[in-house]
Formats: sequence, C-alpha cells, structure tokens
Amino acid sequence: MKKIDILKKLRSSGLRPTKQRVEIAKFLFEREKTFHFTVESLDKLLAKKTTSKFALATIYNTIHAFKAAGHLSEVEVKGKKTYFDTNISNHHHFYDSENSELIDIEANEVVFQKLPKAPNGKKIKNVEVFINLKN
Amino acid sequence: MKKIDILKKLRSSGLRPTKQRVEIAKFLFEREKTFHFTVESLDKLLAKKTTSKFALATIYNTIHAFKAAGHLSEVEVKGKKTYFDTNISNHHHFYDSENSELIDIEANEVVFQKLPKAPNGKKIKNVEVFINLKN
DNA sequence: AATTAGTTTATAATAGTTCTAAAGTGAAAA
DNA sequence: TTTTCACTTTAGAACTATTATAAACTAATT
Repeated sequence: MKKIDILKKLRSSGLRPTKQRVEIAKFLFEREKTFHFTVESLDKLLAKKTTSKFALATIYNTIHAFKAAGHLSEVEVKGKKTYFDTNISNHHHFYDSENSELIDIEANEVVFQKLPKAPNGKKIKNVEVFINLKN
Repeated sequence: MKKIDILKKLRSSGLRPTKQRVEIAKFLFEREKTFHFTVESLDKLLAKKTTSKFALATIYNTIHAFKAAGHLSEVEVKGKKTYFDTNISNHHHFYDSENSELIDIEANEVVFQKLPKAPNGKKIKNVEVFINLKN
C-alpha cells in the first residue's frame, strides 16, 4: 500500500488527509500483517518511529475517525484499555495474557457444529471467538 | 439458597460475613437465574432494593472478593464498564447492544467442528464465544 | 469485656478517555 | 495566488470507572 493509496483511502472516507492522519495511516496500514494496538502503545510507537509530534488527543481523534470509516476494528480484551486491530475482516483472536498480546485467527479456522439461535425477535450480528492462552 | 448457605459460602471462602457482604451476597446469589451486572447497576439496584447503605468502595471490594473466591466471573463487553456474572461455569454469551444486556449460552449449546491449535509453546486456557445481536 | 485483625467508609488518587476552545491548516472560491 | 472557512490539531481541563488511603468500625477470639 503506497502513499497515494493512503491519500485515496482517507479522501474516499471523507477524511481530509492532514499531515497527522497520513503519518498515522501509513504507520498503521502500510504493513503486511495485521497490527494490534492500544492508544497508549500506538502513541509510544509513533514517538519512536516517526519524527513528528502528535498530541494524544489527535491520536484518539484519528483512530476514532479510522474506526468510524471502517478502517479499524475494536477488540474486547479484559482490562481497561481498548485494543484496535487493522484487520477489519470477520475473524477471531487468541489472547496471550502473559504479554497482553492478541493474535489473529482467520474466520475459516473456526467452524461451528452447533450454535444457539438468537433470542425472540433478535438476529445474530456476528460471532466472536476469543481463545485465552496459557503457557 | 438460604441465608445459612450464604453464611457458609462466605465463611468457606475465608470471607468474614459482614452485614454488607451478607446483603450483597443474598442479593446476588439468592436467585434462580444467572445475573449480569456492572458495579454501577449493582449500586443502583442495592440502593433501590435494600434499606442499607453501601459505600461504592464497599461494592467494589465485595465483588472483587467474591470474584477472587470464585463466586463471580467477569465478562468482556465493549465499553468501559466491567460486567460480572453470577454464572461461574464455563459458558458463553449473547450480547444485545440495544439495551446493553448479556444473555447466557450454556456451554453445550456451542460445539466446534474446527478450532485452531494454540501457537508455539502455548496452551488453550479457555474458549469464549460472544454472539452480538441486532434487531 | 478487651483485644485485634479484618472490614467499611469517605475521600483522594489514578488511568484511560473525551471535551473544550483557541490556534492552525487544507482546499475551495474569488 | 490570495482569501476564506470549515475542518483539524492541540494542550489542558474534565470526566468516568476504578483503586488506594487511612481513619473509624466491627466480627470474632481471648
């Protein structure tokens, strides 16, 4: 994914490609593998890997904008911090609490033989599988 | 589950049965069905349903003590609040985001045909299935 | 009844996140 | 281009959920 694609990605989402958004988007999306992060970890990584400065509020604004645009998904992990994932396809997670690390599980790695049906009047939006790991 | 059982439950967990703990335990555990709550919702319910007063810190202390004793489990839900569950058996959840409501799914309602194996050197501690609902 | 270790309480402190409003900036219009 | 202006960034304040503190209280043992 090259810089021009980042600009397209932002513009097509109605996000003005500011210096900060472009840098954060490049950092997040110009990768081979999916990337899991918290705002805190992203803040530290940006400080280390880039020369720009980002207000913490800008990082929050930006990842919220990216999430709203469908470029990031949110993963539920025990603890207070919110985790984000650059993998926005339907998939699942391993969670290694030893080092607070998330690992993606492709959707086709999980097949159900039996699943309950949704309660009265409700429909199933999606099914998330979370596999906790130990040593 | 009668009062005498509550006292036994507390004592056998090394928890001195104080007035507050007994009341909260009765409120939580003298039920037919499992009960899901946040500290905030529990605080409001206790204020409404009992005549005693509980400091918020006491509610936190108490549910942490109950959780440490294995009488409550914690459920991960998107959002900042921590949800607790009086169902401590291995099971799963529906989540209805319309009204922030959790619904239990018995373990035997979910059967896997395929599950990934744990990464290098890790073992699977447990598998949690979370089914998001919509209308 | 006296002692004491565990508990409750109000309040302060903390962590993560969101809000605010002033200053800055992309991009459309002149 | 320059001007304009809506959108964005920023620092710091505010907020929310939770945890820590330390003094007052209490269950249970002596």
